[in-house]
Amino acid sequence: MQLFNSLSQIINISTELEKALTSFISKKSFKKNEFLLRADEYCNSLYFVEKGSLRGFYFHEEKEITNWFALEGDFGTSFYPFISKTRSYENIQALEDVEVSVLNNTELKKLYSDFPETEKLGRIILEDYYSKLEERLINIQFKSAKERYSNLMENRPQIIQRVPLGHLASYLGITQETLSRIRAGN
Amino acid sequence: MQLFNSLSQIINISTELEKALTSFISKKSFKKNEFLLRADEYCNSLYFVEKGSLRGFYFHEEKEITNWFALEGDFGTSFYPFISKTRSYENIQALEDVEVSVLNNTELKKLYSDFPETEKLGRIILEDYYSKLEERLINIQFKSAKERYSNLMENRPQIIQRVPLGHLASYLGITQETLSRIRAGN
DNA sequence: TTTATTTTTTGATATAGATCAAAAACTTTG
DNA sequence: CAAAGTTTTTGATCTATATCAAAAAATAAA
Repeated sequence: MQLFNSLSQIINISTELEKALTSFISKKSFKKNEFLLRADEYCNSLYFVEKGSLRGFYFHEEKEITNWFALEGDFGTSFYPFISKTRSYENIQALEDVEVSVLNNTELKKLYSDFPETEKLGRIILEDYYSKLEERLINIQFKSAKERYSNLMENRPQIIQRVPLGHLASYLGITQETLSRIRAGN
Repeated sequence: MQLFNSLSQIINISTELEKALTSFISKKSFKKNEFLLRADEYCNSLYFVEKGSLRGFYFHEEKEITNWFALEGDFGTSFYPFISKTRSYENIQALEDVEVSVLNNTELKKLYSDFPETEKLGRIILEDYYSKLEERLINIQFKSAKERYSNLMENRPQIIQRVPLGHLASYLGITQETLSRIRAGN
């Protein structure tokens, strides 16, 4: 379970904590294009991608807007609803056949209570998610479409290889036509 | 102290809690254009505006970008650094002569410990800040400059009356020239 | 393997906003 | 009150991206 490897880079995992994690965490599989979460449902789960890829997206004026991708080794959830316990505006969808480890927020709370060192996990997830949102805003506001694509090529090339270009374009905040032109070097 | 009025709409304030708050909270005044925080400092304080106005801003490629304004009754801080205890990239500046109530994060932690009901305060601040960041992203990405100005006119007209137009333009993500054209109806 | 559907690319055109410059209006300083 | 400095507005021009349409390429279904 790759999740343990990731966690042990964040916090020290005692034997007791490992037992608790093992009992709390479940494994789930989804087929390509299946939904893990649909908008308007409550988002109670934090997903860790063991294999495959996910995206979070919502509709804006009848267009699909992709907010995030998660590949192997990444956490994914509809973050704000997860924290605030409100209905999600986002959908979460498998882009490929996917295996995820799942932790729900009741169990996460219990982990925080029983193992205070796991609060660091929560804080790191919060900070990571928050800084990604800020980065997204900065990219949309200050970088050209071409720059955004170049940055993604440098930082997360696997996404470009594994994700349909329509989803990629919506994540970058541009149309498919514009993305094609950038890729063609025009 | 208007802060108590605001707080008592969020949580029930016991006598003990009121005493603790009174001893923790300090009052500060700043002159117009004075800085409450400069970039690269640690941001340990949560400000509540009793009178006047504040803005949070940072520099991007030698331009000032305003992130937020706070008027009477609003909280203001450089949020992410406040939570993550890292150096701030933002400055906080008084736009007018200002009086603020100040709570620092050590005291806030103590409040959370001694009065668990105050965790709700922290959660509400977090949610408020987060949803404002998402709203900002949505505005920048999907709304025209004119729509952004119109929304602000409807939702927070006092800002337009009290804030220099240069700061307003940078908050809206447009140039001063464009803001002038919108205001002129061209 | 062929046909149908979907995804991606290319062509042509329109536009919101940036940029640069200068003028006008307002505020600060002496 | 006048001069200097700053803020705001207006004019002219340019450009990145959207939009609409159609063609090409790739994938899915029969």
